Amino acid sequence: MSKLMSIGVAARKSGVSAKTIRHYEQTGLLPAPARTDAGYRLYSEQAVQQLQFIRQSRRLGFSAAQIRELLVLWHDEHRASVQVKQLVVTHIHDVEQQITQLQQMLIVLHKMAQQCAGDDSPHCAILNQIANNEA
Amino acid sequence: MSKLMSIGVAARKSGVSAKTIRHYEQTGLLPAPARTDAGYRLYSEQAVQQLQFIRQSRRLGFSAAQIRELLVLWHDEHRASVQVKQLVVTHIHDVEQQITQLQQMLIVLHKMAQQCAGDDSPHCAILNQIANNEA
DNA sequence: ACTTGACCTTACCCTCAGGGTAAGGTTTAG
DNA sequence: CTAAACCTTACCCTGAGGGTAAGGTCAAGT
Repeated sequence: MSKLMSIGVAARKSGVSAKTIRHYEQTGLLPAPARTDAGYRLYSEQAVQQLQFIRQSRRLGFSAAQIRELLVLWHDEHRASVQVKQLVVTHIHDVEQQITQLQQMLIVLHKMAQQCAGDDSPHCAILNQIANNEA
Repeated sequence: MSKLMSIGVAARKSGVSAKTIRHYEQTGLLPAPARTDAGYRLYSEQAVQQLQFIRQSRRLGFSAAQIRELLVLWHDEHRASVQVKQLVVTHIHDVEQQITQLQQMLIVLHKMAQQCAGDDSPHCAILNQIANNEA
């Protein structure tokens, strides 16, 4: 006796916009739901939970491809938790690399800002350093 | 007597791919160059320097829109260095925020990974936490 | 003179994770 | 009966380019 709901209600319950729900359906993150005679999508509570799962995964920075893998494992009774963990560890590594890159940018940006007077004179150490490819 | 060069040579000298040079021309980061009778683009040394400027700016994480502003200031004899510095300071702030977001992701990801046995059992703390929207 | 290979041109579609809008059908409340 | 709120598909947009196709040009070697 699962209650079915329209895409708008599923959107409110899951925190995922209706537009994005349709997008997930098209890209295979969410199975195509039942429809009313008029063609309206009808979602189950289960579908809403999957949407919440996807949303939380997105918040954690997983890509759609990674989420597809996570969903397969989530639905697989015979998964090994090491498979899940490996996915997460890989993602952690990716995020750490992104952070490192941004931090390296920051170092240079801070140095440049420090050397710029920041007054109304046209002389600017920042522009000179960018132009001369320094740092 | 400025020597002019083809897009391939300009690409090698600037470190920016020919494809990307054309893209920069289309999006207004680089002025349209002279052409040979056959329609081949001809770049000056100055254009190569502007490409290097753009490349270095991209490395520092500036967006195309920000680079457009930097280029205007670079070419403006009457700029005030505070204008440049303000751009950089704003960008520094953006990058710091990105780092903070990634670090917050990392905290959760590390916690989750820690609580997952990572063996061949199907029980997985990671999947449970994502599904229950914890953290 | 001819051919081969390297180079150049424009034009089109692809990425990623959706957002915006249009044009039109459905349903519910007054 | 109508107006609001909801739903549908289809199309274009984002940023910063990459990939590929189909075709024109140029220089070197034969």
